[in-house]
Amino acid sequence: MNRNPSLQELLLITGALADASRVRLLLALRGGELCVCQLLGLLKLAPSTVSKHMSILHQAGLVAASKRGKWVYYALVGRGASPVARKAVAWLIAAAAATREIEADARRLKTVNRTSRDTLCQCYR
Amino acid sequence: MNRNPSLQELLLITGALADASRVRLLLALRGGELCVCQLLGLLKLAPSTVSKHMSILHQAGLVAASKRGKWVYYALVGRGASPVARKAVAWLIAAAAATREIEADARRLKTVNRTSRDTLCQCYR
DNA sequence: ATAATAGTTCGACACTTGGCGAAGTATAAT
DNA sequence: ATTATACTTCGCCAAGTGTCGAACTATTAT
Repeated sequence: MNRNPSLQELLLITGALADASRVRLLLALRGGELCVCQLLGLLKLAPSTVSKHMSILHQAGLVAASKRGKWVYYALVGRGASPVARKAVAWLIAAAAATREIEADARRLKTVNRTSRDTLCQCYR
Repeated sequence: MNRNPSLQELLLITGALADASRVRLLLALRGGELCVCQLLGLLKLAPSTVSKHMSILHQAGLVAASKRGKWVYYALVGRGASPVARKAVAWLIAAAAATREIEADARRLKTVNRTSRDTLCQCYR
């Protein structure tokens, strides 16, 4: 199991990382899983756009998705996932964490996490 | 010096890695520097296309360029380059080296390296 | 000097991609 | 049952990207 990825699959990873919004979304998951409406609070994008981004990250094997009740939670992939994908995530986090944009996102995420999901997501759209 | 890259600069790296031709070109430099006409023998692309690809890899800080005489040599960046860039290269090589396409390229590169540059590049176009 | 070789730059073109809104699905609340 | 919330999928459009050929520069050979 867990055979080496093909070049195609690698390009799924690098392609997923080659967009500012997706990098910000990935980094936002550092502190643990988040649902889409929480991510929506961070990026000022349409729900459909964020959903598409998360789908691309998921297809690349970089994030895990789990639907629980009304919400879909995304998280960074953990043990059991492709080592290549996990190393890509590790590289990106190490490289991007100290950038101004990501630090600003982290500050904004603190506010998001302080707010309960119910009150947060009512202003969904 | 060598301050942390901005998100923009990081995207230069991930963007550079998000293309099959550029991944193949980068991996081709594992065994040492190569000139453009040698790379041309590997990929079946127009000279202008390969040149542009190498320019993108160079601007991302992933390869070094040095013009000597008639030829421009490209090589993987070494000590002194951005650690973030070097780690990206290391990740890519570890991840891609075992793929079928890159292994096939490596075989073809052996032939290229056996041929002297003079006889090789005369069939330039 | 002229011609040839090695690369790069530029403009054009097809294709892809990020973004949105509208419509659809699924779960929860009333 | 109906309504509302949380997403996803689809179709569209503007912007970006990979590719090429033609024209240009720089170095080497004749």
